Amino acid sequence: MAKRSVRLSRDTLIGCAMDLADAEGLEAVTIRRLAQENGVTPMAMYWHFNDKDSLLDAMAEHLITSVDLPEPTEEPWDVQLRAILGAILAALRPHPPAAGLAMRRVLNAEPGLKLAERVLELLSRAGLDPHRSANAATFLLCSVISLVAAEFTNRPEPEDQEHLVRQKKALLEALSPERYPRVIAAAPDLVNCFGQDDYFELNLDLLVQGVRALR
Amino acid sequence: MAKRSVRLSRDTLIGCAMDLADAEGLEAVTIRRLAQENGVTPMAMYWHFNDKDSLLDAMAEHLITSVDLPEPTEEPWDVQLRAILGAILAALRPHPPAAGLAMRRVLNAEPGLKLAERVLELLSRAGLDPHRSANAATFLLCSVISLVAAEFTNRPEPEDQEHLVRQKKALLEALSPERYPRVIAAAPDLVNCFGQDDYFELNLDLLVQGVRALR
DNA sequence: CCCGCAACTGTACGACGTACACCCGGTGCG
DNA sequence: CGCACCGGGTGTACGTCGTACAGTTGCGGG
Repeated sequence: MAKRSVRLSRDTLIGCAMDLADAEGLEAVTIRRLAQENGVTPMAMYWHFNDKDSLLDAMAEHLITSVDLPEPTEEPWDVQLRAILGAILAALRPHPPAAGLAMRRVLNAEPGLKLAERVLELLSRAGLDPHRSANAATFLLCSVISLVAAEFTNRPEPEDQEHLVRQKKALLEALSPERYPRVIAAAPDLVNCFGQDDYFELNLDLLVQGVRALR
Repeated sequence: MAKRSVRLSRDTLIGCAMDLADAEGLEAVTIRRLAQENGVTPMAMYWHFNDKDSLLDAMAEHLITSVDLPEPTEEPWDVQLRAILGAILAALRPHPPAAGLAMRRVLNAEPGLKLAERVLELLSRAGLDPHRSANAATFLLCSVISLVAAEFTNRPEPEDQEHLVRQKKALLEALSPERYPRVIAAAPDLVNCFGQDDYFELNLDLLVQGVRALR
């Protein structure tokens, strides 16, 4: 579509790939498609990225870099932890299809390392020994990511998204009411909660409070 | 490899697909490969499954069906919730590469609905209103799944798994120690914690305690 | 015996990642 | 001023994937 402005740069390609993912899902991010979108041969991509996986790496790094990590303060550890998790969430939410890319790759680049260091420090301040801190930190990061990424791995085309949601909700509500009363009552929330503000708020609280309860 | 015994059945195919995923990762589960593994033409698969996605659906359903959901007891809600999450974990752990399939598909079949109903009921007993119950239930299921699935989305060949782990750990330990002291100290745990018993135990506790703290 | 249908085959198409060979045009150096 | 270099891009080709469409088997019941 978009013709080549003058020269391709790695960063514009990454941005283009993110837009593609946001608009049509991660499966639309393709070497060929990315090339076509920039009016260029597929093989041209290999000048900027070693292979497709390193394109995905770059997207993940872009995502992690966009986390606006709050500076350390004198507030208690749980407030700060909550703020960090919130910052990660805020960075990922605009890009649900790409969010999952960040999972395996947090520790690949400097911003992710800084992030991990901060989380580990806060967990240690919360009273967790190093081993448990590491485990909990890993899990916290994974959880926040999956908060955003869930249900968007392999999303359908954006327009029948709403249609499918409606359909699934109807399907749930057609269940035998004596067997699954709560599922039926909760159908709208179960189907629709992804992407809602209070879904994120509630579960970030859950995580932070869970850490506190570990002692 | 394995020749056709006499006739193919949907269930044996699903089992074969799970074995394939366990042995070589989810990306090895291919219509063509599954056919070849059973000494048959790729197109033969389309008699048993509408398309690849419905094969994945079937694998997810198989996984969820294998959860040995404990019967309701008179124990307090948190004990029971913990038991249920543990049961899900136990069912998923033998199949890390396929675990992620269960995310979007829990509510597709009867066993998953039963599971959701039980969780919702326990959360309500914990004092959460229906809306928060639905949100928390969704998140709890996603989290348990991502406990297992994390780091195994797109795993490499099984033999250099260990090699990569070693490499990554070395890479982490080579960082500037004044900047990332905790990351470096935790390097073995950060890289290696996936699949460890205490990683799962700790984080299930975190989740259940987190729910309790929501009031 | 043979007919029907469940189960499987054969061939083909378009999309994907990517190896390998080639080439163009601007920049720096003699 | 000319030319060689090389960063960035082209063209072609291969093997793999999912799967559409049409044909073929063989077994069980009339």
